[in-house]
Amino acid sequence: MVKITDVARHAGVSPSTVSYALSGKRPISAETRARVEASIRELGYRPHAGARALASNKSNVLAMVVPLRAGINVPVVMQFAVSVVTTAREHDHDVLLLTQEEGEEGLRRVADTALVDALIVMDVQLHDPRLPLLRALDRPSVLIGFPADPAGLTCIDLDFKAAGELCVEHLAGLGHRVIGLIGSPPEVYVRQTAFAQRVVQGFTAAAARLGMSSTVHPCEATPAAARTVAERLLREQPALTGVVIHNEAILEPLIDAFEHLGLRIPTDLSLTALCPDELAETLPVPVTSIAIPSREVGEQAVHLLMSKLDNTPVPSATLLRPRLTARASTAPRTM
Amino acid sequence: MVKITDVARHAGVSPSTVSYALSGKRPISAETRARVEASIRELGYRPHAGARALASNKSNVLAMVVPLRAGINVPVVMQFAVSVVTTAREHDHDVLLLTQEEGEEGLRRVADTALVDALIVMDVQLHDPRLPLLRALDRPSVLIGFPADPAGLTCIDLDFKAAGELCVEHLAGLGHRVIGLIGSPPEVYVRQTAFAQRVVQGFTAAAARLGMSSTVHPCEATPAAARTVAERLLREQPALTGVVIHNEAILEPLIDAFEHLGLRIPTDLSLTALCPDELAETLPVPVTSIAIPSREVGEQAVHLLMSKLDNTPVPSATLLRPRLTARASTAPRTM
DNA sequence: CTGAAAGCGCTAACAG
DNA sequence: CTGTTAGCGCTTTCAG
Repeated sequence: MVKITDVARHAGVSPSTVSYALSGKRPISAETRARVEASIRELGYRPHAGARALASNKSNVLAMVVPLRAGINVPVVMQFAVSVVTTAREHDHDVLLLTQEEGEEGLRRVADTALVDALIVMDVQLHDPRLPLLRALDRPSVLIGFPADPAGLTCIDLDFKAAGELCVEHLAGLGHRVIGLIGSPPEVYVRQTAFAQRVVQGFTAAAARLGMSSTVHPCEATPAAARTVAERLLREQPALTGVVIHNEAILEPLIDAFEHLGLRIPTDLSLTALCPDELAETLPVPVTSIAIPSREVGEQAVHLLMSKLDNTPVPSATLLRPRLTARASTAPRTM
Repeated sequence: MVKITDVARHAGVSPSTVSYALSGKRPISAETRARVEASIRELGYRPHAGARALASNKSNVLAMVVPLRAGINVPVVMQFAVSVVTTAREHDHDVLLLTQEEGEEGLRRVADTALVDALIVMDVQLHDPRLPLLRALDRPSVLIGFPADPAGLTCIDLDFKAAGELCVEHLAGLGHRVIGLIGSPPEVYVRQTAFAQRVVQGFTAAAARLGMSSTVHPCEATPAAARTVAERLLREQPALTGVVIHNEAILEPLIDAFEHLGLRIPTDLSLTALCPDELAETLPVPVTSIAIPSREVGEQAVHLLMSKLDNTPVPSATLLRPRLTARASTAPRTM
C-alpha cells in the first residue's frame, strides 16, 4: 500500500505538503503542486479513509435511513436514494445505508462511532420516536417529511398545501366549479405525517378563494370503498365535474367506479391526483398529477446537510414547490 | 468523547484489556470482563470507527452496487438490498451504497481507500466491464448473476436451469403433455446475462426427459407481440394445454390474449411464470410462479463474503434452488 | 510558501 | 490472564 510519506519522498516534499496539496487548505506553489500531483498519479496513491477520519475527525460518509413500512412506494424511495448518493458524491461524500429496522440504536451507533458525519432520515412520522435522539445527537441531520413538532430539526418535503391548491387551480382554469377531494383512509388524517391534512387545507382554501363548491371525503384503500365514495360524491354533488384524488392505492378502482356510473373521463369528469408519475402514466386513462419530486428532495436534503456540516445556517423547513403534469384525465368543462 | 483509555482507567485495567474484552480475541477473566462492561455502559463508550479501521486494517463496511438500468425490477432490488443490510448487520458490518453510475472508478475508490473490506455487485452482465477490476482488486467480492467467464470470481444466482425444469415438472405432474415456453425478447438471448438461455435449456431438457411435446418462442415485451405469439402458439400446437412464461413485462397481455382466443385459465390452459411473487399475486388470474429469491440471494451473498474475509474457501458458483408457488393459473388437464 | 512533529483512538504484538 | 507499547496513515498545529 502506498502512503502519504511515499508520495512525499517521491516528490521531494514533506508529508504535510502532500496533504495540503490534496486538501487545498493552504497555498502551494504551482510547481510543487505539479510535482506532488505527478507523484500521486505515478504511484497510484489513495489516502486511507480510516486514517483520514481519525486525524480529521470527519468520515465523509452520510447515513441514509430508508423506510420499510408497508404502503410506501418502493420506486419512489429508490429514486430518492439514488439522488442522495449521486448528490453526496458530488460533494465528495459516500452514503451508508441503514434500514428503518435498526431504529434509534442504529442511528446512535453510526453517529457515536463517528462512522458518519451526518444523517438523512426518510419517512418521518408525526410523532416519530427518533426525533428526541436526532435533536440530541452531536451530528447534523435532515428529515424527509414534517413531524408534529419540527423545532430544532431541519425538514424538507413537498409543499402539500400548495399541491392541494395547485390541483384546484388547474381544475378552476378548465372551468370546473363543483369539485371533490377523495383523500386517504381516515386513520391517515389522525396519525402518520401531517401531509394529508395539508392537502385538504390547500384544497379547501383554494376552492373557497376561487368561489368553487367543494367537499372532502376520506376513503379506505379498497375497491369497495372506492365505489362507495364515488357514488356518494355524485349523490351529494350532482353537478360535480372535477375530482382531486390523494390516495394512490385506489386510483384505478376509482376510475373504474366513475366509468361504471356512466361518467366518461375527461369528457364528463376531470381527475387530478397526487401520485408518482410512473403510476399516473400507466393508468387506463393517464392521469393529470402532482408527484413527490424525489430527485429534488434527495438533492436538496444533501445540500442542506452540507451546509450544516459547513456551519452555514439553513432554514428549518424547506417546502418544495409542486409541479403539475397535465395528462388525459383533465379537460375543459363541457356541461 | 469518551475513549478506550477512559474506560480502562475507570475499570482499573489497561486499554488492551478493554480492547480484548470487546473483541474476545483473548481470554478475559469473568470479573475483569464484568468490570469492563460496567464501565463501558456507565461511560457510554463507543469505539471510534476510523481509529479501529486504521489500527486493525478492517473497516467493517461492505460496498453494495445497485443497478439503475431500465428494465430492472425496483422492488426486487430493494428487497435484495434490505436483505444484504440486515444480514451484514448480523455480522457486525455496515453497508455503503454505490450506484452503477459510479462504475469501475467507484469500486476502485472505495476498495483502494480502504473504505470497505469487500464488495457486492448486483446485476452482473455477460461481459461486464467491471470483471477485470474485480478480479484484480485486493478485496473480496461477490457477484449477483453469472458472467460469461466466472473464473476467479464468486457468483450467486437463482438456478435458472432448474427453474425451467421445475415449471415443466409441475405441468407434467398435472397431466399436461403439450407445452410451450414464451421467453424474453430475442436480443436477451444474445447479450445480457446467461440466465435466459439456461431457462430454455431446463425447459427443453425436462420436456424431452418427460416425453412432452414442446416449443420455445422468444417474444418482444409489447402487448402486440404477446397477442401474436399467443396466436402462433395455438396454431402450431393445437393440443397445447400448458405454457411457461419467462417475460414478466407481458404477463398480463398474454393472459388477456389467451382469454381473447377463447381459452379459460386454468380450465383450458395452465400458466406458470418466472416473475416476482408481488406481480404473480396481483394479476387478474394469480399465476403459479417461481420468483428470484431476493432475500436468500442477499443473505447468501453476505455469508459468502464473510467466509472470504475469514479466508474460508467458498464455491465459485452458488446456484439457489428454485421454489415454485402454485396459484390459480395451473390445474390438472381436463381435455 | 514549506517542514517537523505531535497526536487522532485503537489494535496487536511482545512481555510477563 | 493482563499490561506496555509501538505503530496504523493522515491532518494540523507550530515554527520558520
